Amino acid sequence: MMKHRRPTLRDLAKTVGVSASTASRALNNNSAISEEIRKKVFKAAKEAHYIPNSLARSLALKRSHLIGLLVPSIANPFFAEILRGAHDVAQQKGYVVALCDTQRSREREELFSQRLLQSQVDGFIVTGSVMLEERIREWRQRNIPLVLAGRRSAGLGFSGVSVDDVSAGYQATQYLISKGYEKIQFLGGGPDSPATKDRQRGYLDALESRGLAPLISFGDYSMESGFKEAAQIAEVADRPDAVFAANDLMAIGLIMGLAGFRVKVPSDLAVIGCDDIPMGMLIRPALTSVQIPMYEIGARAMGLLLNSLDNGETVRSESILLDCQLVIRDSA
Amino acid sequence: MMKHRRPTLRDLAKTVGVSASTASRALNNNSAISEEIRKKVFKAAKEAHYIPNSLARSLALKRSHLIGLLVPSIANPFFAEILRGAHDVAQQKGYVVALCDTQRSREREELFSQRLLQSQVDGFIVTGSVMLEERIREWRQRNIPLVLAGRRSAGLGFSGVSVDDVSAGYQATQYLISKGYEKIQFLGGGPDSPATKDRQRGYLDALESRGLAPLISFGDYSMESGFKEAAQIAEVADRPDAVFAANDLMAIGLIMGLAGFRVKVPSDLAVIGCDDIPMGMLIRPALTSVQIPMYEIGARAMGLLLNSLDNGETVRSESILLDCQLVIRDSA
DNA sequence: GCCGTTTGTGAAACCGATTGCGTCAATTTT
DNA sequence: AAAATTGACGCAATCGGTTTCACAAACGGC
Repeated sequence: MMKHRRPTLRDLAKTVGVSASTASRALNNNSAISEEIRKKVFKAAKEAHYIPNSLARSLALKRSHLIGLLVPSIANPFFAEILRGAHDVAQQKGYVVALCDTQRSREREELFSQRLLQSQVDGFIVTGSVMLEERIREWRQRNIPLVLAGRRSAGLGFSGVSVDDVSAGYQATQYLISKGYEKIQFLGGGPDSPATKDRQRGYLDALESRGLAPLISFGDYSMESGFKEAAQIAEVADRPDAVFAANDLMAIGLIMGLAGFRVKVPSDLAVIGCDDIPMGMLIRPALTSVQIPMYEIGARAMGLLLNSLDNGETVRSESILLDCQLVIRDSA
Repeated sequence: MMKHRRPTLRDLAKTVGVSASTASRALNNNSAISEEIRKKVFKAAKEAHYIPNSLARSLALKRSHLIGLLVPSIANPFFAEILRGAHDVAQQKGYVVALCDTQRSREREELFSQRLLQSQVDGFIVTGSVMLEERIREWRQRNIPLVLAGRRSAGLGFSGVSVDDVSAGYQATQYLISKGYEKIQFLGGGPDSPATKDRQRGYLDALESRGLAPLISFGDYSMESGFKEAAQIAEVADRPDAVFAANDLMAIGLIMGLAGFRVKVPSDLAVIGCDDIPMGMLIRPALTSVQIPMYEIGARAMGLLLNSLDNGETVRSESILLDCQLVIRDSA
């Protein structure tokens, strides 16, 4: 029994009776070709289920139409939304996205980006990166098209789209202050995370403007870590009266944990999150949060990347700063 | 200013002073090469930041180490988990996954699979497929490595891993019956969806064994559609006393919608979902559901695919049927 | 009726890797 | 000491496309 081989361009050309170069031109509509031959080639292509080999094509064109996307966690709805935005734009422009979940590990981030580079991705989008600045600069030097999503890119020489995390932190904290809370705790998601740093900055700024004392602890962005934090908070004698969590997942975990300690939200303790993931609307009390336009981050980032790819040399790096907005519900 | 070009194998070979073939063999450790040269080649590779071009490699080897993954909706946590499982296994074996969100559209499923095929993916995983059997058989003929996840693959000639959806439906309905409910409605997620069909089958089987009358309606697997269904149910005079929704998202939407009509869950109306997504634990009342091992589905599917790829010709199709389990919480 | 375009096509080089085969020297066999 | 084996390496073909270049025929303008 014959091994099944997919038809190649040459096979096509032969059945039509022309040269491979002619067949290629016919399929790509880009050069002067007699209508008659074009028709014949297309017909033959349909009949033979011809599928052009993108690998070969990419090799010749030096363009793979593959975009690498690094996310810290697929399961996190926050990044899922970014992914969706990026994916939609990519597909629309004929690109395929290769996905890697780095699980917030610097090692994996290195390994996977290496692997994607081998796959000759045309460019990268890195979200919630934990990459070292040093490494980023090296990439800059090696001229690797990259856009940073959700991380301030200014000064790094790369394009990026991010939200104004400082403003997010400020808005959240300011709101709590305006509601009369005074012992406001910040629950970060890892001291090294750029997003946490900025939100913390905004938090501190807001506190400072009223001369309030900061109170800071850290989780790891997961629901579990919020859940655990509940124990810390509930058992402390001098309990804070409000918590601003650096993301919704932790805020939700916290609320759930608090329920176990009979601490009422928001009357005993107000909780405000950040991101505004859909889940926030479901939990009771419904989560007050700062809405981050996740889908748009992904879409814009991909747009930026694809544009810079098309414009070839003129890779002026461009930073987009998206605005965010407080969504008031019941938890604070 | 010189255009930056990434170093090729030939460049490497030249700097070391050997032929390209020798350099290739040195890097791949597969042939007899003097230790001295091997060292030199490796050193040169490091220094030049040499990154092998997988495109060229794949072209020669006829193996792209790319796996295509089709999901109906990235934003759906159900598929995000499958994706995660598949991704983890793939990465571990050195594969990269290319992702496509079909948004449950048959057209997109066709378009994207076509595109992935062009990218010369070594194989596919299709989750929650809406593909026509006819199309699937055609693929079978064309000898395209494919594994179906979350869809019964028996008889289609493809490997697949799925959960026993009939059993899921049966368990859920049986539980409701055992709690004394008698007017039990099934809320499906699109009459064409294979998963819905099976769960409905189980639902019917359970009802039949008690001689109860079926009551069936359809949404589209989204929270919104569950929300809308709430209106239908609340306004009907002869309201059912329990609903089994084909997935959690709809069940959650339903519960939220019901709240607006002052219908109490579970006392006025019991609700049971299917999938057991994390969100289900958060909503009040906490959602009773049938737990589907999503991560494992993804992981096993990828395992199956990669295995069949390695074993080359012996592509005996294999079907894995995973078990599922009722998780009782408060909504039913 | 001659020259300069334009149009349509094929041959061959190329993209960047891998690999079968052949060469040559060093080593082992008899 | 001649023959056979082995180890290390280079040449060239190959994977499946795209593209440059050359060439022929057709065409219009004078």
